Amino acid sequence: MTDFKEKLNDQSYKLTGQRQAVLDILTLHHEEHLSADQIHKLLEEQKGGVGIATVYRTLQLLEKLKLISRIYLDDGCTRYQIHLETEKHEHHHLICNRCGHVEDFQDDLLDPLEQQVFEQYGFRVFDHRVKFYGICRTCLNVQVN
Amino acid sequence: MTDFKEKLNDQSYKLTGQRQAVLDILTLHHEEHLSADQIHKLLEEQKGGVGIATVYRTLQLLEKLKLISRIYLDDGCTRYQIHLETEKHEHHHLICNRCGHVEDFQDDLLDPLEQQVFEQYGFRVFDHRVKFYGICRTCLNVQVN
DNA sequence: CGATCGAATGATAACAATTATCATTTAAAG
DNA sequence: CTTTAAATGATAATTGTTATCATTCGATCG
Ligand SMILES: [Mn+2]
Ligand SMILES: [Mn+2]
Ligand SMILES: [Zn+2]
Ligand SMILES: [Zn+2]
Repeated sequence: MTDFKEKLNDQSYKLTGQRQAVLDILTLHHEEHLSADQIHKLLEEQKGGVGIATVYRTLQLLEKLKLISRIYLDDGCTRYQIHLETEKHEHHHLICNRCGHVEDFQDDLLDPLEQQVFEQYGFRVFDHRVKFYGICRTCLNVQVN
Repeated sequence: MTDFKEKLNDQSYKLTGQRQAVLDILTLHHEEHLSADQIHKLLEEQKGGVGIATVYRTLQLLEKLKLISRIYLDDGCTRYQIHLETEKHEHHHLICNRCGHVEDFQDDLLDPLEQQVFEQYGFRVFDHRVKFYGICRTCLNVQVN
């Protein structure tokens, strides 16, 4: 029994072809940050496809199961990303203002700050989200040439 | 001549009552993070009010002038905040998962990290946005009692 | 001042993203 | 297999935002 099916069973959700298909697409394209519409279009290329309402419903479910999370990259649309098995914590993003490329960023860098926030603000931090804006490695190299 | 009028003049925008009213509301409510709709409703209580289209247009303009910025607090709606004169840099947010309260957070804490990101990822950081999730001081005290 | 003129506004239509509805289909359990 | 509640898909409804366009208004200049 697959890991996904187990997680669904735990909460008495059913494993459907559509749910698996959405998860598969997100896994396959884990480097991109797909919007609901992009996911829907990618699924249409497969046999049958999945209704747009089901895409949205499945994304809500996957988010509730903490298998994915949504991110806002300031381009005005909601995007989704899968949580890979390999990452212990939520990852963050390096956003290039030149080419628009978004690179994932495994942190742990901020963990020491959480203590500092507690001391300074009395706020107990459990989680954080960071976006860094700047110029990516590729664009920096182009500038040099 | 007001500071706002100057900034508008610089780019040959006109100072209108509506633009001033939107800016005033954002200044008055600078601790909250108002949505376009909330701003519109607050303005309706004043004489005349401001059309919703103008509210959106003004928010776009104020953002372009870097007098405000939009934030996403994961409640599915776009919110706006004014940049106070007193803050040198963009501020960040402490979001309480218990009571939903959002506290502003003046950082500089992350500045040392930007160098580290460059060394580790070759990405030159110019700006960053952080959200810390956790339990606020008030909710922590309640828990203790 | 008052005339002039392009910019700004408001009402509302259009659009895009998301959610709700409901008849039909299907996964899972017995 | 049957049964049954859950899930799906087509599509209507809703919501947030932008576009359109006739009307109004702020700033400039005599
Ligand atoms: Mn990512
Ligand atoms: Mn703020
Ligand atoms: Zn780049
Ligand atoms: Zn709280």
